[in-house]
Amino acid sequence: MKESFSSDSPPAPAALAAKVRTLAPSMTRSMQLVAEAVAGDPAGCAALTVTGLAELTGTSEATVVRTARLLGYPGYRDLRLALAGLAAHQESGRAPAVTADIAVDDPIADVVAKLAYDEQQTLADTAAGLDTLQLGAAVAAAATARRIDVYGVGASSLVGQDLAQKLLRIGLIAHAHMDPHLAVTNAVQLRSGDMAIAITHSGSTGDVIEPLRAAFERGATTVAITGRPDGPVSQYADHVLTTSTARESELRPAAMSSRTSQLLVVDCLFIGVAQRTYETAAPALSASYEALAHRHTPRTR
Amino acid sequence: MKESFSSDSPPAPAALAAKVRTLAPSMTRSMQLVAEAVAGDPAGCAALTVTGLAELTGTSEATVVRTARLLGYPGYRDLRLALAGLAAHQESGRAPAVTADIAVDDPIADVVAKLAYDEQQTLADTAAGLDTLQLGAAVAAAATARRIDVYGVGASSLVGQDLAQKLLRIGLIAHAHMDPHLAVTNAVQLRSGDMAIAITHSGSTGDVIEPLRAAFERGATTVAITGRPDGPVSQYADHVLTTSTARESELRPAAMSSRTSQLLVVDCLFIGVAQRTYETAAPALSASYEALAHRHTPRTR
DNA sequence: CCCCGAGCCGAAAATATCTTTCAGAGGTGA
DNA sequence: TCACCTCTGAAAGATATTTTCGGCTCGGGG
Repeated sequence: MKESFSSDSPPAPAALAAKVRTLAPSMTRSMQLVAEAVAGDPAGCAALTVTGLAELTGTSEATVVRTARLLGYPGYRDLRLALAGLAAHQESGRAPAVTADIAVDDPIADVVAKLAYDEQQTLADTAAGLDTLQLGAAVAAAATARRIDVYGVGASSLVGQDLAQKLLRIGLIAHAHMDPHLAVTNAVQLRSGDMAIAITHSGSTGDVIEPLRAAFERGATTVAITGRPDGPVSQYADHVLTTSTARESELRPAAMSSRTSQLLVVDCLFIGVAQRTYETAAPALSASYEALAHRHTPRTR
Repeated sequence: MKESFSSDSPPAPAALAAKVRTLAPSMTRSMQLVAEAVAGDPAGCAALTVTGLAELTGTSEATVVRTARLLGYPGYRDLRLALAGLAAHQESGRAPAVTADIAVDDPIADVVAKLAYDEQQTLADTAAGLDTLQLGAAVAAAATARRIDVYGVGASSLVGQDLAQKLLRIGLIAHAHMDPHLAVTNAVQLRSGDMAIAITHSGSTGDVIEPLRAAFERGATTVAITGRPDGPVSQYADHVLTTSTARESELRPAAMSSRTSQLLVVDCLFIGVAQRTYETAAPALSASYEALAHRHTPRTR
């Protein structure tokens, strides 16, 4: 088999440094200068025009073009494009260094990157750890429930409100209780065919367990969304949906990642219910959308 | 001191598809054609000259250049370079391909996987599209503000509450207003040294714009967290933080992914402020943690 | 020591590509 | 209906890239 030695025609995408080494001996002095610059700093060179690169290397435009040709590209333009690709490549290569904790003196850009990464991780963990059988059972119960009560306090209260808000939008009767006393008062009204959902990261929040217990004892279907499936709350839950517990740091309290995790679970629950009640959910969704339309002023552009 | 970093972002590195989605609504018809082509086939477009892309999309060179500008590049040449980089990127990380929409008859396990994937994507897009200069400015203002008012209605209201709750925890005076009338009533009390934050995905929610406007006109520092940085709300915002706009489907309303995006932005803001006020934030955090401890009953087992 | 040829190199012309300008098309509100 | 305003593409103008072409250096004879 023939070895196409010097002038490989296919525009090499990645292994450019190697190509430079291979071809260097067959290059003239000025060409080597150019090739070296290109191999040494692809990103930097990608930002330069022919003229710029010629000046940088102390040569002429013609030489730059000749070098590009020797490297297998039709012209400098194409070499430059390949360079940009290469730069992007090795840019991504050094990305995963963001795993460290967020520090007090991190620049704001790092904070964004780390936070996004952490939350992505939390989502992946949650999805992996979610018991789809339990979820399916919870969905089935919610889709047919006469009414749905949601309990949550503190940060979890917002998640509960989110869930109730969405369920209302697809025509279900759902209510998020924020006041523990009122929650218990309401819970004792529930009976078989009703549903109660408790949200607590710790799994041991008394204010949330009490109403769930009341609902459980009166025969309602109960669900617990918690990061501690072995906690007290599970005693009174027919179905337990587990949220993930991410490492926390001084600057990043547990509430933050648990919220992300809880929201994913709640979203899954919601979509599941929406699927099951599609006939009524779809029109209800668009109806609520249209009812809000007039609240938006026309764009200014 | 005013720097010229007003609202345009640095030449976007990667998340181009996200940027296209964010900016698409503010684009003219022909520009959308170009943007679509670019987002749909970065590699293919990178191989084309201005004229080529103009012909492919059935528009003119001028339109192509205009689109490139809108996307944040100095001209088409630079867009093309970025495109080449993007192409190289997705060349390596060959598609995970869970990208399909959630269907009515998807099994529950698929729903979980798709939802988790979509939200991860949303997080990545948001992080990539967030202007850290604007964020830094917002953080600086928040850290020194006398009081902070947050406006949001509907789904955004929960995000607002989340932000206010967290800021309170580190000792800042923050309040989330849910009632539009009360919000305006309160906003007119603000003055220089105070801060107002409006959260609206559409960027055109009157109930949120009005209080922000009142605050803006009275000299408070104003921030808008929106998916439409070109929307009316930005008129009255000193700093605009852009959230990402994910594709939505019938079963997955925009509110869902916009919430994920908004929460990330809000978290970044919070952490930023916590860094800046570390001396007081750290003790405040642990104090609020301890105050809640007695609310948790001991775990079983 | 001088002359000659071969190939390398860069200045500048020629070409391709990108950017800007400008005037007409098409739509919108009064 | 008319005035106005924005979008759009054709063509002029500006840059960047490629090609041409002649000078240059270097090494080997005469």
